[in-house]
Formats: sequence, structure tokens, C-alpha cells
Amino acid sequence: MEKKRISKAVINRLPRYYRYLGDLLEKDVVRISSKELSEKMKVTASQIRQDLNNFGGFGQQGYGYNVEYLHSEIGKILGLEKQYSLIIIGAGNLGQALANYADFERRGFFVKGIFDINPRLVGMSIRGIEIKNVDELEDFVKNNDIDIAALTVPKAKAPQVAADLVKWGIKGIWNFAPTDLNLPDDVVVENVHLSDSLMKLSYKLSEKRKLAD
Amino acid sequence: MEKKRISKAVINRLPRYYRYLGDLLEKDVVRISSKELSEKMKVTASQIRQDLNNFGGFGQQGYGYNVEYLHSEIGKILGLEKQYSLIIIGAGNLGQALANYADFERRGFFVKGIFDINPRLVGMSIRGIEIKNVDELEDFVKNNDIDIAALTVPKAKAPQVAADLVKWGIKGIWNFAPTDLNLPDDVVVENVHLSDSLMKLSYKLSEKRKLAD
DNA sequence: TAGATTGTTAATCGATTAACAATC
DNA sequence: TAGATTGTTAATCGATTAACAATC
Repeated sequence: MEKKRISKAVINRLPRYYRYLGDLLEKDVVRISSKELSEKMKVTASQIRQDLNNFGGFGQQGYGYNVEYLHSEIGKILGLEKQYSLIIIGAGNLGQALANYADFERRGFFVKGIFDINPRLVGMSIRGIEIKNVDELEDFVKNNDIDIAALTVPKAKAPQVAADLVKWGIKGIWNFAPTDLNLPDDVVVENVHLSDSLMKLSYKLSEKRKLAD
Repeated sequence: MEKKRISKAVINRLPRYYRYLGDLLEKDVVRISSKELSEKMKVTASQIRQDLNNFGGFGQQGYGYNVEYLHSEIGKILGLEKQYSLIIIGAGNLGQALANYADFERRGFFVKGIFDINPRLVGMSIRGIEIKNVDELEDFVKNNDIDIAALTVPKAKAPQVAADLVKWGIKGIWNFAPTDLNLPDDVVVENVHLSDSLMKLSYKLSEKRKLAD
């Protein structure tokens, strides 16, 4: 059987579907049609049905979709039924923010270690996890089964740290450094480029200003 | 003259061009062809030329692009030649991380105020800016010319805070709350959904795992 | 059964890539 | 001038939307 390639655009939309369905679930909504959902999400009903049908039929003609079932199925597609262990490299404000964000645990992402080079931070604890010196990183990664490393180190350090992590066996990197990482194909990188995001906001504001003329 | 609408895909790529050109500039690279840049960025040269030509011709036949000039022109397109004043609503770890990120200032984004509801945070200072109580927010927004509000409040609070900010005159929102905001068309919202990003990483890791079978 | 809504095919639209004449 | 590379048009590819038969 030919396995249909899922487009990036579809994958980008999945977390948003998951979020909306989670909200509906909290409001005890039992069923929803693609039409109703499309109005809430401001997309076309067609797109919702097309997107979902990349993964199989989750609905029922004449009824729509069962919210709880669809939510759980999208969760499975996103790999959220599994648990992930995570380390944070860089215990600055952003690293600490991630470590403190308890909500990730609810989704199955568990912080197993936090590392920094700054001796003033090493030894401190965040939510019961002691910040370790980066010179312990190699041993830690090799001796623990870590799925994801969140990289919250300065731009200049990021490529080397990433290369080391990969050498030691890390297969998933959540990159917050404002630079792209060139890593082997079997390593998965997800970028969060805050400055890119701010520039996009700046662009949109400029456009509005121009329109106002 | 018919004004050509710039596609979202192009706008999303602009900050990345800006970043690469900035890096080249730091390395004192004077000129670059679309071909060279395409190899660094792992996109097609065609796409680079198409993207840039949405805004006019910045290059020269037989030569390529002058790095400094192109960098500065893209900066202008992104609205980075202007200065922006910014407030942060929510002085938790993420809000503090943003307040501490000095790099934004280099790009012309100045933090003018930080607000929180928690009395234990109010009165503290971050880089010389005192955290104020949210009950001072209305006056502050009305009496200062604030371009952007970064929203780092809990999901449940976000819609109301955003609505208030807009009511008081804010036209740009940098939203870190894991929810979409429904605001008037003249308000610009840029979302940073960290949990969506983590789910995408989770998806990619799952895909790799499946492929390994 | 009649009404509703899916799953899916076909049509449209838009974005990316290829090609090449223009020109530095 | 010859070589290089842009700016831009044309071709291709992919994604979105529309339409509707299938079916709950």
C-alpha cells in the first residue's frame, strides 16, 4: 500500500485542532460537525474534512464528529499518548520558564534535567529538579533515555551544544536559539524563533500603518 | 497602480532571510548570489529571487546582492527601522524572560512596562523596570503610546485581558497564551503557541519512530 | 424515511520551480 | 567583450475549496 505523504501544512494545523477539541471537551460538548468547527476556527469545513481524512475517517455521516473520540485520535496522531523525557540546556529565564511550565507534564513531557554553565545557577532547584553543570551533560544523556533536549542557550553556543547532544544520542531538539541547526537527517528539530515572530508582528503593524494613510 | 498582495508564506520567510543576511554581515561578507544563499538556507534560488521581487529589485545582474544593502532593505520591509514600545502583561517566568531578553532592544523594541496581578511580584524590578499592578494598566496604556502588548498570562485570563487592552487602544498583541484571540480586524495579533510547537516535535518524533520499524 | 453531514472526487487557486532573455 | 546572475515569464506542482454521492 502506497503511504500518502502528509503535508507540512496539515501537520501545522493538527495542534490547533487538538486545542479546539480540548476546549470543547472541557465544555462537555459531545459532538461537532465540520461546519460548526469551521466557524469557530475560521477555516473552511472542507479543509477540516480533508485534513482529517489524511488519517482516516473519524466522523459519521449525518452526525458529525464525536469530540472526545476525535480529540483522542488527533492526540494519537501527534504522538501524545506516549511519554517523553526532556532536558533543558540553559537555565536562564527562558529555560526556567520552560521548566516551570507544569502544563507540559499534563501532556506527557517530563523534565528530567536542567543544565547550565553558570556556577551561580548550578545547584539551584526548579520544581524539585536541581540545575546541573553542563560538564555532567554527557554522562547524563548517555545514562538516561532522553527523548528531547530543549535548547535555551545563546546563539553562539547553540550549534556546538546541539552537535554534542546529537553525538551523545539525542534525537529530538526543541531549539529556542535564534539560529538554524544543521544536523543529521535522523535528528528532529523544532524551532521556536521568538525574534522571527516579533519581526512578523512588526511587519504586520507596518502594513496596518501604511493602510491607514 | 495595482498593489500586489504579499502572501503569508513570503512574509514568514522574511525574518529568516534577515537573520541569514545579518550573519553574513557579521562575517563581513560583501556580496552574495541567490545561488549561494539558497545553498546556505536550503531553499531554491528561484524562491529567493521570487520572494525578493515582491518588493522590488535589490540585486544586480552578473553580481548578485549586496549583503548590507539587502539586509537593510529587508529590515525596512519588516518595519525594523522604526522603534516600538512594548509592555508585558504577566510577569511570570516567561514574561520575565521576555523582559530580560536585551536583544529585542537592539532591534528597536523597548520594554516600557511590566504588569502582574500577583502582589509578591509587584514592586520587583527587571532591568530597571518596576513590575506594576495590573490595576494601573488602564491608565498606563491610555497615557503612554504603546505599540505592542506581550501577553504572558494564563490561558483563562488571556481573552479578557486582550479585550481590555484593545479597548484602551493597543493595536498589536504578541500572544503567548495557548489560545486564539478574537479581536477586531484593525488589531494585529502574532501568536507564539509553545505547546503547539511541542506537539509538532512530538509528531515528528513519532514519525521517525514509525519509520524505524 | 427524510435530513444531515461525512468522505471523496473534481475544480480552482496559489505557490514553487524551471527557464531564459535582459543586463551588469 | 564574455561570463555571471538577476528579474520575470511560463510550467509545474501542491494545497484549498467546491460539489456531491454515499450513508448514518
